[in-house]
Amino acid sequence: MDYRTGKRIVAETARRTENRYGNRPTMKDVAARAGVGLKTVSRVVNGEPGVTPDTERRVQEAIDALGFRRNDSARVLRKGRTASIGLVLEDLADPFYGPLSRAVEEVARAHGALLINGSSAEDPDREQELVLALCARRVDGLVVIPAGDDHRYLEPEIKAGVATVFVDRPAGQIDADVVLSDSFGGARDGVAHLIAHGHRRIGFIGDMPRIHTAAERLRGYRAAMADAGIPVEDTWMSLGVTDPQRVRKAAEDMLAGPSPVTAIFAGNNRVTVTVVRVLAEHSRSVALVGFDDIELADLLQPGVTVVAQDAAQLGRTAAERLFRQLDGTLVLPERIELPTRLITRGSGELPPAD
Amino acid sequence: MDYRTGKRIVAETARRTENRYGNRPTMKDVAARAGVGLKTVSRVVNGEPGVTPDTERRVQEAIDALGFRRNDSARVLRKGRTASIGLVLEDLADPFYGPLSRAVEEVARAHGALLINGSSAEDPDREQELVLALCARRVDGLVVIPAGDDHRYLEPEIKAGVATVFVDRPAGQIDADVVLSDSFGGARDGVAHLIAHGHRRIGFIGDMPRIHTAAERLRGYRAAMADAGIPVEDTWMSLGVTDPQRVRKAAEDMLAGPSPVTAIFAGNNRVTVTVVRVLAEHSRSVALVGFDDIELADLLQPGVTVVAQDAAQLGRTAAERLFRQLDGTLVLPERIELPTRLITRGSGELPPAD
DNA sequence: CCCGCAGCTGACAACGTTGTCCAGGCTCTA
DNA sequence: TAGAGCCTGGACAACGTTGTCAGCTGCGGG
Repeated sequence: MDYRTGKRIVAETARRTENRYGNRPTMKDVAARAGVGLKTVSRVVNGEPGVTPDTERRVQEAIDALGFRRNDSARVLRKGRTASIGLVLEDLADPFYGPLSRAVEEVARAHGALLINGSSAEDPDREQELVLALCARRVDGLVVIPAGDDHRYLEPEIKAGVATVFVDRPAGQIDADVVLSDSFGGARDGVAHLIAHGHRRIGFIGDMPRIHTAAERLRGYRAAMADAGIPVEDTWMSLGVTDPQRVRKAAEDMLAGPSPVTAIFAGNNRVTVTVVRVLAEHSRSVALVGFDDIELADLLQPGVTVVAQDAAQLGRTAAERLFRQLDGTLVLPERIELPTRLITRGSGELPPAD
Repeated sequence: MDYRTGKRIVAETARRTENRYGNRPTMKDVAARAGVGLKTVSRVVNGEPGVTPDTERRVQEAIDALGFRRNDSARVLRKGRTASIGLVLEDLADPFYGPLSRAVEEVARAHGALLINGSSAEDPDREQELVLALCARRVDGLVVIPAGDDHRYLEPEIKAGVATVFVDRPAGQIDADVVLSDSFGGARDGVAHLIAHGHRRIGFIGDMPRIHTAAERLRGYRAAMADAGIPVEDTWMSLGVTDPQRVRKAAEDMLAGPSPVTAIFAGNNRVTVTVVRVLAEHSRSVALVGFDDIELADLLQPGVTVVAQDAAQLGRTAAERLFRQLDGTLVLPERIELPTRLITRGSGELPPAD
């Protein structure tokens, strides 16, 4: 069975149809074996009161003998809540999302919920497909790191009671809870830091501006430059490049042109890593500040100065808000912005080498 | 509702009981609105044949108007398969597991299944709790990175038809599919590499030997030393330390004693990172080979030589085996061992500095 | 003109669980 | 000892969906 089409997958049909759940025992089976009623088994399984120790023992023996395990699918159907939440992010393999995901999981666990997650791979259609699949599973809530910029498709779901919190980027076209890092302020401070160290020709390499964080960081870059009265040249900016090869090319171009940059601001962790590589091969010393912290940044020569955001805190905050929505403690959607932190390690403090 | 106790969480009861699923429309509602039978709606929703275009249009309109979305919980109950698989690992935030998890997800997606995951935090009880919760949800299959060493609790589940594959470490006490990296061979080669570069006093820092990979790597270390006819001194080995502070202490002790080591073999990515930090502060040059690749290892001075394992490949292999179990293509449990790869970058080629 | 057939459609049971409600037996008190 | 009240246990419906099957319509052919 495919969660998208609803069609069965051919190969599995043959083996499985005659063997539903591998013929798992049900409460009925347990009841028959223990010689009690169905509901009595239910009571024992759920630790409800009103069962004599003797009866309970008989039921428990039957449960153990048959290897019975309650079917939570049926339970969910009956009770209405699934005790699970969905997390849709861009890519679990990205070191930024690991801690975020784990933080969400911990909060979910504290509330007795399981976590279902999916990677959108930065594809809006895939995001929607995943989100709707999770809604069809009737997750109690959703934590979404948006790939797309139009989330009206979620309106009926939210209206129907699916708690929803967006993280890292705001929702598009709908009013919903959102937890962000202060990308604008962080980038502005990072670039201002470079300016304070004497740089005027500063390059910016970031992701596609349709991604909110990328746009905000670009805005921060422009704001810092404007504040310092430095006109920005087009050749200093590279937008929408994200794969290593193109980042490399972009960086090399900035360092080569007629007015080469003396410093680079890297818009996210992946860009930073590639730029570090390029600079390591470069003869002239070039300053660097990156958005997002990266592991081992302190051990490089020079250490990499970064604008750090706390991924775990983002996840934790979002998940806590989600459960407060579910509690009914929360009513109005809100936008929460977490501060970033500039960590100086050397690369951002290099003077311009003209 | 708590997936462990089955008890409702008090705070949510009040708000939710009168508002099941937020009163989502059901097929019955759609049928009423479209003026057709229940089953006809089901047919339209599932794209089954035998519906006039006109009827289909009416139903579709009703669906859109009501914002209906099929309840997959009910569907699952009826059909028997959930189109979801569970992944239990140690810690999603660990950079080793991100790519692994993502790889499992991609394979699941290709088979139309969703991924539910949980972190055991290296706690056997928590692993069992998670696994059984997933079984109660009737996941079709499980990919487990074991924390415990006794998995007999899974026997009834496997017998009942839950496909199961263990990754990174073998299952305990039961016969099941397992996909591993060649920890023994990798560690032996890594240590032999150090020996080949003239080292004789080589330290080993690894995790608790009750963790299979840690034990295997230790065995590899001992084998390489034995092959070279080098007797190992107890002070050269540090087992069961994993938090940075204690790794630091262990490394410093090895470098300080009466017969200080001239090289260190680090048993996993986290140990490697800490050892790199210690060595960076150390006056004498000390060689290092680490198990697991780490990002930016090539940019450090010197680059860090590692025994790399392919986390994504581990996940992919395991997931593919899982679905082959589900297809019925697979019958007998097997143990698959993936090779490791020595990547020389400098730190492992340093000569001994006595 | 009637029969058969095909194509649509819907009534109904079933999936495994939980909530409601009632029956029967027990204890305790007046 | 009768009546009230409590404790235990079970019958039954319901959750929302899908599979089965039977009924209905309209059409073509005998």
